[in-house]
Amino acid sequence: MSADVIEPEAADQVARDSLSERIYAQLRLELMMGMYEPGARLNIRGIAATSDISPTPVREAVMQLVREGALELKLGHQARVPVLSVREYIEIRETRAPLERLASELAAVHITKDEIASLRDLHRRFVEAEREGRWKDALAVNQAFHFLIYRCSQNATLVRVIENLWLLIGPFINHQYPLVQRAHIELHPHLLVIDALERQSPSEAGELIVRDLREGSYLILSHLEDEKSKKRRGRKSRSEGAHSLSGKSRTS
Amino acid sequence: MSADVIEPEAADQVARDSLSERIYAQLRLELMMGMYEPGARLNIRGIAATSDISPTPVREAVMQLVREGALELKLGHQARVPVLSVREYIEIRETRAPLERLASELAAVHITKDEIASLRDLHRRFVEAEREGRWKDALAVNQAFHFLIYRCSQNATLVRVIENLWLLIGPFINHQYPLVQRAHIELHPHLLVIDALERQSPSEAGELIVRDLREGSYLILSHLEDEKSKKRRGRKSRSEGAHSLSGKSRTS
DNA sequence: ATCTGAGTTTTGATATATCAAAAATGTAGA
DNA sequence: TCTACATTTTTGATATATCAAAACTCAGAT
Repeated sequence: MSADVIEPEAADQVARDSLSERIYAQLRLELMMGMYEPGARLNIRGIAATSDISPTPVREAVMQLVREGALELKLGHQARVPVLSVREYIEIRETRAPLERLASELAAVHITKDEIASLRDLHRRFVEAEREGRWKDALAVNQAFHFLIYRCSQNATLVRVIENLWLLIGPFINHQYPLVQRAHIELHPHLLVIDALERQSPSEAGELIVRDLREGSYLILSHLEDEKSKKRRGRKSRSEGAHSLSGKSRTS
Repeated sequence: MSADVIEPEAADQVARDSLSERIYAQLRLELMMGMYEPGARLNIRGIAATSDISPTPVREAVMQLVREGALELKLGHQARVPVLSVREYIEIRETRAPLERLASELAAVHITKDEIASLRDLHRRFVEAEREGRWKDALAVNQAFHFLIYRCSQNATLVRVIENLWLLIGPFINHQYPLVQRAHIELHPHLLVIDALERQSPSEAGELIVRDLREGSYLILSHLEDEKSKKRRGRKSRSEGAHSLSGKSRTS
């Protein structure tokens, strides 16, 4: 993982130094980064043990993620990463769309030269990562690209809401993305967005960002269709995957 | 409180019968209904005692609300109802706007005759409650009116996101609303919205709902301005208000 | 080989205990 | 009377204990 990518601010508001906050932030990041596959189950005691803390704050963090929809409770008990249906994925995308549009419109008004430069840099790194097949990095940098635009909107509520929607599709996207066949376009939607932002054209920026959203979505969905028909023939493995926490425990 | 108003579904996903869930739902409802004033502080042990349970699930519920922004932590500790600044209020409104628009557009496509009838009924009750000065009821029924439209969008994610934004302004609105001077309009925006929905005209419905949102917002904000200038003269009481939980404990 | 169910283990939910930080209180001095 | 500081009390954060529900195991039946 070579990215010094901008961190999602997201985890705000809550006591900065509490254990539950730490675990929450950690889990959130891991979900966004695709360290848990859809369907993966989370074990409160297990995470607590890995992090050398008691189950109480872990449970608190997990239940916050459940509340946000980033996790779900199987039979009202064990938490697991949701397996999004196509319908749910589209619902989230359609909810995101007008928010993305608004964010870009506002960003077009407030964005600075430095931020434009950052966007160009992030996009360059995105293309590079994708070309070299570093999918995780590509996704992370792509996320950083979009999150920077959100922040330029200077509407904290808007940023929060959109970031929470990203969280919902994080595991799903990370799971699908490496498999998607990308037509290597010469004129990437991102570049058009950056230009519109630079021209401070809200309507264009908004329109283009929505187009980017939909295009990415189509790639995912069409691939999903392929896979479904493949499965119709010989059904084989179930997507499971237990995944313990990343090994950065032994805190003390 | 005479309302048999539709309950916000919101509190989904989480274990239906857990204590923390119950407390969460209760607090959420109380916040929406204006039972806590902006600035009010929540005492975890106090709520636990009132509800005859231990502090653990209460803390969990409270921290979930903090995570959602419905509460905030004072100095990284005690939870309290946020006192929204005008800026924050507008941020939330502007984030809601495109979501409300989308919800109404989708509702215009999916809405049934029965739902139209329910909307008319809710609006009738809204006007009635307002005419009679039952502010809390008016707000509750107004909320039910809007929430029904959201549900007609048939996009669960969208419903959740908008309802969460309502939660953020709940205490603020309930605090301000009774004080606002309403010009009793003959042709209420709601009626225009209902007509547009009935004609299944997405663009009109979307436009009109946003207009309703903004009009309501202007009333609040202009009143806030008045109050501010009033305070500039003689500053007197601080908005505080401790408010214990509603007395429906003694569960067992 | 697969299914079923009793018994065991694991796990989540809640209560309680403990500790440190914050708030409240009270007292002495200005 | 008001302020500053020390003491007491309250409160939140976390760990631990406990219990019931769920998951798992494995022998026995089909």
